Amino acid sequence: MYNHQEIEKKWQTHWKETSLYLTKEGKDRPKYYILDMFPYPSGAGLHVGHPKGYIATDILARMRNMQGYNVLHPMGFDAFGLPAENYAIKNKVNPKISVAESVAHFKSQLEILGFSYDWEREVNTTDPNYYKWTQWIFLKMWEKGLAFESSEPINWCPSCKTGLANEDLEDGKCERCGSEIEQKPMRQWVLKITDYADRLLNDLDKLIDWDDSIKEMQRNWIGRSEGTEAIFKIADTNEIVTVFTTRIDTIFGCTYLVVAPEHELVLNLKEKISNWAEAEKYIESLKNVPEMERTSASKEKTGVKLKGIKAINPFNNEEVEVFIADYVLNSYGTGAVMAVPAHDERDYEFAKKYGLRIKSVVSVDGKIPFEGKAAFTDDGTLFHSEDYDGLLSSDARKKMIDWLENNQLGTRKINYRLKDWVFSRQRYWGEPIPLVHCEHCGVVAIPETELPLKLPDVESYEPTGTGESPLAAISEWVNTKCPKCGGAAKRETNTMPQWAGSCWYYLRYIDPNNSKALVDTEKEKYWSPVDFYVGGAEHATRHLIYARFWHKFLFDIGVVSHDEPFTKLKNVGLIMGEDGRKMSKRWSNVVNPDDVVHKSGADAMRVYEMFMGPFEQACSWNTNGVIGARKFLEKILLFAEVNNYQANKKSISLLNKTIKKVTEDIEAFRLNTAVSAMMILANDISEYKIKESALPISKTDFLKFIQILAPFAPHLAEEIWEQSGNKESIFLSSWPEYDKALIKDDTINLIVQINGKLRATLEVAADISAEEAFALATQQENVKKWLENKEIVKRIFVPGKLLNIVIN
RNA sequence: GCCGCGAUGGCGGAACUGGUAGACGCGCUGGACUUAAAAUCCAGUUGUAGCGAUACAGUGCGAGUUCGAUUCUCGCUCGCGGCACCA
Repeated sequence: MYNHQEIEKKWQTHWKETSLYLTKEGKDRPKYYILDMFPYPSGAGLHVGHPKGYIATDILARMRNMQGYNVLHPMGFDAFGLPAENYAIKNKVNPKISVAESVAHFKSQLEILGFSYDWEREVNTTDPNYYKWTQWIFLKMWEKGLAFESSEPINWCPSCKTGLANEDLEDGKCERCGSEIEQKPMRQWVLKITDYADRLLNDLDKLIDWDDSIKEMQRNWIGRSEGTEAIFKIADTNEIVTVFTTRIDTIFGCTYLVVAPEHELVLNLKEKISNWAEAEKYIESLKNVPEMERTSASKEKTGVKLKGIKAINPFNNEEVEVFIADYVLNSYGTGAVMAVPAHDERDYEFAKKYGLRIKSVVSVDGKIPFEGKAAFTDDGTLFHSEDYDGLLSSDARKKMIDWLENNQLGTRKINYRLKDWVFSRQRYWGEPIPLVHCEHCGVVAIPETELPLKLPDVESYEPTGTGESPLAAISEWVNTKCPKCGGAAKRETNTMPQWAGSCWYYLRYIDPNNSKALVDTEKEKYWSPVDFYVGGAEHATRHLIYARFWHKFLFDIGVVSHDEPFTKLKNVGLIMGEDGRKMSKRWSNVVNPDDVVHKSGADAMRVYEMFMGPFEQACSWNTNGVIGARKFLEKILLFAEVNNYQANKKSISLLNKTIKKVTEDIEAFRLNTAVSAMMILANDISEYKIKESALPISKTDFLKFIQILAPFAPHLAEEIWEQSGNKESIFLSSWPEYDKALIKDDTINLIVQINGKLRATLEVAADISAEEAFALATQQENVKKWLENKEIVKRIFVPGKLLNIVIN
């Protein structure tokens, strides 16, 4: 009988004792770096969805190993950040302790699933020896001017009591706790990711082995927009205002200007604005409106005319009115737009509401679509545009930009939706930012030799909510000496966000104990880049953008040898609850892998999770499905007890086809069809076994089957391998090759169609000719019947496949 | 609104570069074994008609291309995901 508990325990112990999974670095083998997104250990532990990706990568890693690669397949823990810290606060334990417990729990859960990780390379982002280098990278960025202090208003979560980056929001709410986000001006550290926007976008084209969905999400997130900046003078002043537009061709239709209420121009013109009181009141009223609400497209636009202010259109010198309005954002483009109500929906809506002039300048076939009803926003032919009349929009744009540039009144401009990365958190549980503030020298870096700057122990690690991190309360830590002048200085008390540590962890696995450099150059050159990276889609616009950004920076300063970190990327689809909803305590539909492993075994769970459906697709858990996988394994174990072999050609052929298919499917991550192919083979063997009490393939061939099963069900395969007299682990054996001669069929089922409808199938020699096939087919009763009194118009013969007879 | 992805039995899903639709698994029905149940094994399982051979219909809907369409083209519907007053 299949005693999975005994078998799995036996082999897990054995593998550990023999250090089977230590990374090999033999010179004669090619390398393959296969990586999972490491988890942040929460107190709740794993549910069955988490290991899905790990199982798949484990299968690929095991096959690559058997194929003779040096495989790097590590695992670690991303333990800084809000999830760990909030859990610690809630349960009133020091995060240091709770994180250690969570890590141990996660590890034990992973261990019983039989993964082939090299645990000697384990990485933990909260280890000072690790975050030393996270801090080092930050200092390098600071040196290059990519990290800077800013006091712009940022997203503030009132519940987590910290500032957040744009990437940390979901529908305008805190991604961690769901609280409504406020805008709060505060001093913070920001990383200039926008400097890399164009490279982050353009290089996506190089990543041909990434899922398109992820690339698309990143493109949307970066949000490139090509347009023009044009300068409007403010009449009777020395002020100018620059607007950004993608439709410079419509500038003759500009009937007013809108600037964001926070725009500096507004304060500069304060004296000239005759209704300043009204404007000021409006600006004040917007301050209390959350960003989310203010930028909601469904909300009616509001605004106030700046009386006494006129802007001059650079093309026709026409004077137009200037508004402040909530629908223009100070943080995008120039914070000012030229309003063309005839050709922009937002401007149209605003103009209608406030009774402003609407002037059309683009037509199609001499007509203005939707005139008087809506804005016409497509390209067309220009009119009422002086020298540009009759030009197509696209041509007009080119000519107008040329004119602006020649007259120094504007320029071509690309804007990105991506914002700089707000990099500081007012929380305890993160990497300290290794800078000090000196009264004389300003901001000064801690010397490299003093890294890591360790996170001090603290009595109260709860967030203060004052805009200061809990670190600010430890005066003996805060008060220090300036490394430059030796005078009194204060340490930076903000910490890094949770995404910092995961930006470069894949490099640490390559060289996990290096204390002299981030990574050894030779080792980096050997293992980089990551060949295959697997994780959840929720990281598309967070971790995966940040890591690409840091990697490109490390490339620029010569630390790494490639400008992209991950060659191939696949998304793992979620496993939903049995009820079709997302697994959550709230719905009490969470399935614990420990229970499944205990009841049916790790191997059955591994096989089932791969079999459920396409890897990238979300899928509902089905308890009976695990039982199906288990039955398949039981069947195979029964084969191992048979000592009688009567090799037959059909089964040998099927075995070879299965080896081919499983190999190719693992490579392409079609793991569901790989399992199904093995089930088909097992069914074939089983049928024969029941009839003849023998296996239809030789013992050697049967063991080949066990070898291709091994990555999926490592414990059972290892057990059968040993029982068959092998002394060395199955994972030290070579991956079986299929025999090309044996997968060719002598006979085929020829499909006979009449007018494309199936009328007969004939078992014939695979190399049958068109003539022979036709002769044979027309002898069939069911074919004759259909051909009676009909004229044959055409015969279509696909060798080895089908014959289609076309009749009238 | 824009962009991307998807829709196949009772369910999860399979189908190579256009060539037998429904592999494999779950479930269900009937049978064997059993005092009985569970487990196991055998047979069946897209729908309609027929004892049957077989025929017709059938891959979200409507057209089209083709000897032949789940697959390609055009137009929709619905679902999922991303972005969104981004000028």
